[in-house]
Amino acid sequence: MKTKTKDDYAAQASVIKAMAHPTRLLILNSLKKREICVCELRDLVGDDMSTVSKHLSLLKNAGLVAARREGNWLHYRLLRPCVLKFADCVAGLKD
Amino acid sequence: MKTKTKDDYAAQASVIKAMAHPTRLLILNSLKKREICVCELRDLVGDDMSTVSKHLSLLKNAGLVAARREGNWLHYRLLRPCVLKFADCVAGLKD
DNA sequence: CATATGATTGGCTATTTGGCAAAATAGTAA
DNA sequence: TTACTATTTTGCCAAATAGCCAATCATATG
Repeated sequence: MKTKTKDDYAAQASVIKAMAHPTRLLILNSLKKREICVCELRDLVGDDMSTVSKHLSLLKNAGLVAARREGNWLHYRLLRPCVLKFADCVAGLKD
Repeated sequence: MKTKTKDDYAAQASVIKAMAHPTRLLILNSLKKREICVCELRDLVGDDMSTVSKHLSLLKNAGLVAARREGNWLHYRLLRPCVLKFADCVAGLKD
């Protein structure tokens, strides 16, 4: 295993940063089982749709989710389920 | 498994946010094998000691590290090695 | 006591972020 | 085309963040 460079850590941090928000964790968890359209995510989250859309594009840029269009609807799906394990590991810290 | 609440996600996000910085990832990784004093971490990181100290107190508040004093030196150690697995999972995303 | 060393805290500035609302875009349907 | 729906983008602003420097704290030693 080679030593990690500053760039490695920066890349890692940018992905982690994408997850570092309650709403985005909720979104990622909701996408665990099935793909969901933005309007349904808006209802789940309870924020303005534009806000949810911003969170989604942030997650998309991080490579964590992708979208599939079906008529007017964009269905988002989780690309990297492994990040939820990470999130669960963090959730277990309270012990 | 019960449904996660907003508070659950907020707590989780605050820990993840603590990790979401290149310098802090470097620090956490450096502490994987052994405890390290602040002055050595400063050399590893290359930033001002006050900056490193702030990163450390942030990690401490998140419950990820703890310090042990030995004379003038404060030795930090990793409390939650599991978070590094998470970080490695994220690092593997580039495939 | 004074001084030196390691570490933290406070102050400051520049940058980033999250949220809403309005405007713009993409697709559907008449 | 027009109208309608779903989504994204832009603009704006308040709040949080990162970094350095200076000041302060904590401990050790003369």
